[in-house]
Amino acid sequence: MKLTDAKLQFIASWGAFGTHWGINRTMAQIHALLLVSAEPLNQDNIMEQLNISRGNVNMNIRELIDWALVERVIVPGERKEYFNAEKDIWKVARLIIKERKKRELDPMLKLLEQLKNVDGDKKDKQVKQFVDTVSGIKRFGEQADKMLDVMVKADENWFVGSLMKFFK
Amino acid sequence: MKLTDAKLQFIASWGAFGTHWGINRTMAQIHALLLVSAEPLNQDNIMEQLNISRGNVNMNIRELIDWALVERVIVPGERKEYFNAEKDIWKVARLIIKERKKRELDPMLKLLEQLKNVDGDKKDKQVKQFVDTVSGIKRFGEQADKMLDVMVKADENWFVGSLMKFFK
DNA sequence: CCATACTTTCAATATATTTTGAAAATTCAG
DNA sequence: CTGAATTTTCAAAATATATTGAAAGTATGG
Repeated sequence: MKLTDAKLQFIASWGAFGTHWGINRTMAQIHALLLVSAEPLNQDNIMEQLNISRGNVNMNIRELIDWALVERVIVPGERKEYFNAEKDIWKVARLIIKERKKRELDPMLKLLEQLKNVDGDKKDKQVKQFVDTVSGIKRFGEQADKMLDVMVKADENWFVGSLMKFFK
Repeated sequence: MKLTDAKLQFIASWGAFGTHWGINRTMAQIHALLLVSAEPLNQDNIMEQLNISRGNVNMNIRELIDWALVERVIVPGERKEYFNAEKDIWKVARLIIKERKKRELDPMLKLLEQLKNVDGDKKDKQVKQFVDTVSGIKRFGEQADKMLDVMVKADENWFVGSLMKFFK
């Protein structure tokens, strides 16, 4: 397969993949494009390669920068801004875990903690089921939280070396 | 907080949570409702508690059954079908991992394997970057795949006992 | 059987999300 | 400063996704 086609297919798949993970298709596509580009790109490059509008590029690039997946690059002698994606996939994974943990898991755990204290007799079947479910999810979430924390702090060598040996 | 309000809040949050994970809001809400219900519910129960149409309940319940998160229950002497959610949250997590792995990770790995074989000189900067990125993602995906496989097969005791000790 | 209770389907509709593009704001070389 | 290049914003339009509800399909007690 030719490089150009391979790139296009990678971008399309990464975009579709992203939509299953709460990430907007275009944001994932821009990310994919930058991941496979050897050089930083500017807004116009991205616009033409993905056939999307300037505003769209701008908004989604900002989002990628928020997530720290992409950085602005100054090219000497150039007026335009260029963008470069973090290429170390382990770092990418850690950045995503960190961000989603903060945005989703942490608030959920906070809420579950409150919901555990629902009024009513714990002997009541309905109350019991509610408390049991909520507590169960909370315990699970806390384990996941711990595990993800370790991952976020770990580096690839530690991770592959120790954890993956553990996982045979 | 009163049980009724607590339930509503749990359902709303679980629904919002689901949307970040590629699951449709209503499907997640129905799941949440069934998770905190001590008894199986029928379509009419769900319709009135969530204020949604019969067709909507029907479609999303089917989806939940596809994922094996919910099962049909026959209540003796009743004509209607009842639905019951798997309450063991570890089992729930394993079912979700299994399904998403099959639907998303496995196809992605297959594609990456193909894309690695792009034409062109590996000395070319563009080609090299593409192959490096794709290979890196593939290696990462394979590690994740192995790890998730172990999780899917594991039971809670093994998981908490061994893995979580590992994660301090 | 068949009348009725119940479930499923799906085209039409409503809602939510994404994208556009032109105007406003900003930056910077001269 | 000035004005051209560049970036940012955001209301309107386009697109995608979810929901409804009535009609068609199915199952069951009598």
